[in-house]
Amino acid sequence: MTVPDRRHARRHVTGGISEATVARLPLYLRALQGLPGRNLSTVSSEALAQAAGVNSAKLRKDLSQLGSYGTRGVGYDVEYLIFQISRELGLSRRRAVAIVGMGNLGEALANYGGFAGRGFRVAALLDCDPARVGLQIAGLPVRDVRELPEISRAEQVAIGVIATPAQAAQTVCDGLVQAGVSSILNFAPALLGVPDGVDVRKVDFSLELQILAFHSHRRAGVPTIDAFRPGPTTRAEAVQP
Amino acid sequence: MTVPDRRHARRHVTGGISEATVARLPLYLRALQGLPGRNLSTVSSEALAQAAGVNSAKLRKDLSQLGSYGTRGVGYDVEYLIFQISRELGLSRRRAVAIVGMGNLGEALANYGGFAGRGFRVAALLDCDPARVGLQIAGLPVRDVRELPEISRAEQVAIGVIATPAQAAQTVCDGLVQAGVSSILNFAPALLGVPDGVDVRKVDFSLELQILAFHSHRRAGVPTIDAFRPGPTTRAEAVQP
DNA sequence: TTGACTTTGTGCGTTCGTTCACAAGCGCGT
DNA sequence: ACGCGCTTGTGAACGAACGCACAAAGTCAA
Repeated sequence: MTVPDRRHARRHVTGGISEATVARLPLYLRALQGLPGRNLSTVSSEALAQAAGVNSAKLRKDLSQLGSYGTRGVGYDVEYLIFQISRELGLSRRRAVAIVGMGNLGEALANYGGFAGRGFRVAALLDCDPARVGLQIAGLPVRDVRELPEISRAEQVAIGVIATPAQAAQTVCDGLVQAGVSSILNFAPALLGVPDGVDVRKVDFSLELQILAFHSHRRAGVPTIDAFRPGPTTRAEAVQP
Repeated sequence: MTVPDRRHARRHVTGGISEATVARLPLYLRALQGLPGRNLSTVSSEALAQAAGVNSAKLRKDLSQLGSYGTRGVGYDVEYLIFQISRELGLSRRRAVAIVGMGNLGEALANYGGFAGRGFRVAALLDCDPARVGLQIAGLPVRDVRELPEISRAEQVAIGVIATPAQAAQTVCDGLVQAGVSSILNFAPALLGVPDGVDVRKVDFSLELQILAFHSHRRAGVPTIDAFRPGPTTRAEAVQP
């Protein structure tokens, strides 16, 4: 029998706000900030929903989980709603991000301008390769990953980004957790095991590509070829859990 | 009233396989390929589920949607299962990928080795900036985005990757669709409108970071400050949809 | 051949999320 | 002051997805 998945037990409802809603709040925030008529002070749920690409009833239900911040007959006050969502997401305080793994991806992330504008600050770049340690990337020095504990303490690192190859991911993850980081964004194609209280989110390009491939394949028509079937197998050679 | 979201109407069930299942198949595939004892020929659902980080009943249900490829009392033949999942995902044929936008991210994606190993081939790199057009990145020349139609036809581009700034995303997307690309992976923080039959998936770092920030914020304790509330607003100044 | 053991495939109850539809509430014009 | 029109907030119905638990089906040993 399977042990209940403790790692995701927290994920369903967090502080009265459902996880599905939390995942959409940043979307609404972005839609609000990019609203065409920013000189206008209110938006209807309908207009905002369209800008965010969701159903308006869903939007209203999501926002109602934060409180009654709308006015019937008028809509939502744009500035106030931005403030409330930002507050709910904890974006009022700027969070320090450490990026581990300075390969192509790590470098791109370090240079990516989107962090600063959205409540995050790239505080440290780390790598284990001596050839890369000491380089300057995006105005920051690349430091040895073994310095993580000190850096984490000094910079108050809140979020760790793993941009290493898959083999190194778990080790780096353990190091981050050890250093007190409890939010991890994982770009490596690996399953991370973490203790309770640590939050991991995964971003995986090739996974998304494969899902796209499936749909593309389906649209093109399924060949439904059925090649070989394996012969009988003894139980002895099976993989043990 | 909201128009039903046509763009995602197809997303629930595709060819008898639920979308949730499709999203996990690449995960299983990766778990199978990275299985510790690859010399052994079969896995139990329990062992594979653990390797993929999911419930074993869910795994079995997912696999049963592809057909009865397991043997009771023994498990699943590893090679055969890899073959079947790959076939279902349409990975038997290698798909050409075009990357548009050769900034930091586009360059990182071009250099990323994960594509080749997983059934994808980076066929073309595109940009609209004359300063970048002509450069060699990852052994490929950067070409002008206006050449997209010819390139798409010549290389049989199946998947377009958008790695441009948000403002350019919709234009690039339209160009891709125009050129016959019907699978798009969007890295830009923008909502893309596409006609029916075109599949868009989104990858968004800062969105994930903000979700992490929420949980981190929640763990730290919610301040629950309530600052200003907006004064009454006339209806005339509201944003029109 | 039989019986014990293992593992798949799935029926079923539950939980979660989405959408519809409408009552309640608010501003505006008269 | 009052009714009209607009928009929010939510009750309720529906549908999807998850996970348990178990029967069906296979292996292995004797």
